[in-house]
Amino acid sequence: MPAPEQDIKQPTRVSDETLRRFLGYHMKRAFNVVQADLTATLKPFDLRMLTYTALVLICDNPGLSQTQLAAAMDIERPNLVVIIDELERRELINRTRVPTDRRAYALIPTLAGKRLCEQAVAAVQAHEAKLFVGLDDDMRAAMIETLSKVRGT
Amino acid sequence: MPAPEQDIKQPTRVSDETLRRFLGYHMKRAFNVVQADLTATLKPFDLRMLTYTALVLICDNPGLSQTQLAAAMDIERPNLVVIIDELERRELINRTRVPTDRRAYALIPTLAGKRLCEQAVAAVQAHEAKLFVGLDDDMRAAMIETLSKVRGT
DNA sequence: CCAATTTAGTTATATATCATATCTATTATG
DNA sequence: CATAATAGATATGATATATAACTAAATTGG
Repeated sequence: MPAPEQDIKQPTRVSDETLRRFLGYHMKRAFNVVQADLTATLKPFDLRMLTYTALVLICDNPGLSQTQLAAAMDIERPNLVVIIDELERRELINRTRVPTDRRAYALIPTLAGKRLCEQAVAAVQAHEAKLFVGLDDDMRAAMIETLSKVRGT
Repeated sequence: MPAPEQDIKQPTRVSDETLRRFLGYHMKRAFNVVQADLTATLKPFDLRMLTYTALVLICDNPGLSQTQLAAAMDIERPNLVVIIDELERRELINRTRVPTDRRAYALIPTLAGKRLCEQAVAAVQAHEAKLFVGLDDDMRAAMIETLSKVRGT
């Protein structure tokens, strides 16, 4: 007679007690919520998080190169190419050859790009105001400081 | 004569001033750092974040079903299948048929699975201790509370 | 009781993300 | 001037994530 399968019963409630001890777990779960809402916020503009981020950085830093942008976004250069391709195809930015270095492109927002960027930033501001409505200014400031510290580590 | 390309010069430093106003941006950047270090931490165990998470949850909740686990991890059931396949192939867990519901599997950790889980959790604890060395207990607790609030929103 | 529906898991598929190697054109260096 | 380094692009592979549709089993409602 085989040994009994020692009480196979599904737990009523799944416990994440071990994972909860980790700050990274809480960061991941919270960021998932933020990103889901951000994705929905950017959808009307036909932007994703990466294309939005690239567009904002190009508008804030007109003339920067793809290498500079990839470094700022902390992604690999090959992965930036398709993002820039998309923004250029939609005529939100231009690749302009740099006279002093004909290998590099200066990324310049078009008027349409600047307008879309402004609208998207405003929408993201509203998204954050809604999402973080429970956070007072102190919590928010403390959070940013703590996250910056982690990022800097 | 074409209009001059109005001072195309690459910025010396790329500014992220607009993005910095957003909490989500700081969350993403900080989590990138955490995840990169976590990935390196789990590498010696041949675990990724998802396989690690699944293994820990199975050890904490032996007997749970794939549907329960997918819900707990907030991923789609089809995407869980390959994760469970991998853990089972490595004999870290077993799929055991539930007598009372022969559609479902009860996920049970093996002895090797429990051991690997313990070691991995200890390594992740060390990883967090190192990564968050600049955070005192108050900051850490405040952070978890804030993140939980965001997640709950 | 049995037909219809629902559920658990799987398969197939498509898209997005992210890393590495390699290629070209161009620039910088010894 | 030959060599090395850099900017961008291409190709490729691994991972992550979402949806539709399938099989087998359980539940339901007439």
